[in-house]
Amino acid sequence: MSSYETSKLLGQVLSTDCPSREILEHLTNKWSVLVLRCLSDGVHRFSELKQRIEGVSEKMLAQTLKMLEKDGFILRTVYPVVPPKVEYQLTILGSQAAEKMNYLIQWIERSLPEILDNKKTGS
Amino acid sequence: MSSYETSKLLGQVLSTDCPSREILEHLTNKWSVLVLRCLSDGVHRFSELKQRIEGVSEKMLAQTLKMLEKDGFILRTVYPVVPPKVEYQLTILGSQAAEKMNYLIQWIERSLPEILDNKKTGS
DNA sequence: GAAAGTACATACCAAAAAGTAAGTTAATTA
DNA sequence: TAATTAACTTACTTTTTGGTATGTACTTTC
Repeated sequence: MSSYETSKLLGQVLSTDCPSREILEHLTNKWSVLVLRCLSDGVHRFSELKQRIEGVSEKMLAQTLKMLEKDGFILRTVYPVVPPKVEYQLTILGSQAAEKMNYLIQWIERSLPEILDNKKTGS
Repeated sequence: MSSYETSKLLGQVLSTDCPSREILEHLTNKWSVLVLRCLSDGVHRFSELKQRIEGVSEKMLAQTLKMLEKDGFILRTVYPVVPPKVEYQLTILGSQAAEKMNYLIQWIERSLPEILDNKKTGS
């Protein structure tokens, strides 16, 4: 409480004990970012996500999806068929978060040439 | 090249070999996010950053700053005094990136009550 | 001449993350 | 009846990350 008073402009993510920091970490997680990006396009099955997100392992994908579902950013729909069919989509909160992340991603993709130009060469 | 053709709308971050993915990872890195957030307020010294970013170790802070400097997002200014004085600030590119990240952070902070409400209880 | 102050670098070790490969389930199909 | 398929799960190993603690540099202050 007192730390918030002295640095209101800084927000709460800078404090370890604020839950917003954990949420931020979950959303900016390496694979979460790409899952959110992918699901911005609409509903996807597990295997589709695995295909589209190059380099992700089944283990990591399952783990990431489970985390995002727990956080309420993803909705998981299981169809009682064999072989199994499971669909993933963003919740309202999830699409709001994904929207913000996509601003960053789009900026990176558009600015990539300039970014690479300004990068220092590793000597 | 061919993979871009079939999924232009998805952008390039989903492909492992596109440099945008590495940039994205650097920017969404746990400590990078908080450093960018902090430097959005203006110029800061190493010790100030360490203080404001709760929980960061000197090692991690130095490492993160070095990476962001290499990427061209941060400008490092050394003053030839004793004891040493070093100032960090965002470059143009850095402040553009930070701006996007701040959209996400602000959304999280504002939506936190709703987010926590929608979180599933760990059983 | 010893201590303090700042911004690191470095080395060592513990912990966490992530990759790989194999196993599971259950109905449908060959 | 054996194979196939999708969505995982699990066990095991390797890699990466991160913490701690100490070292360094060089002036000014005590």
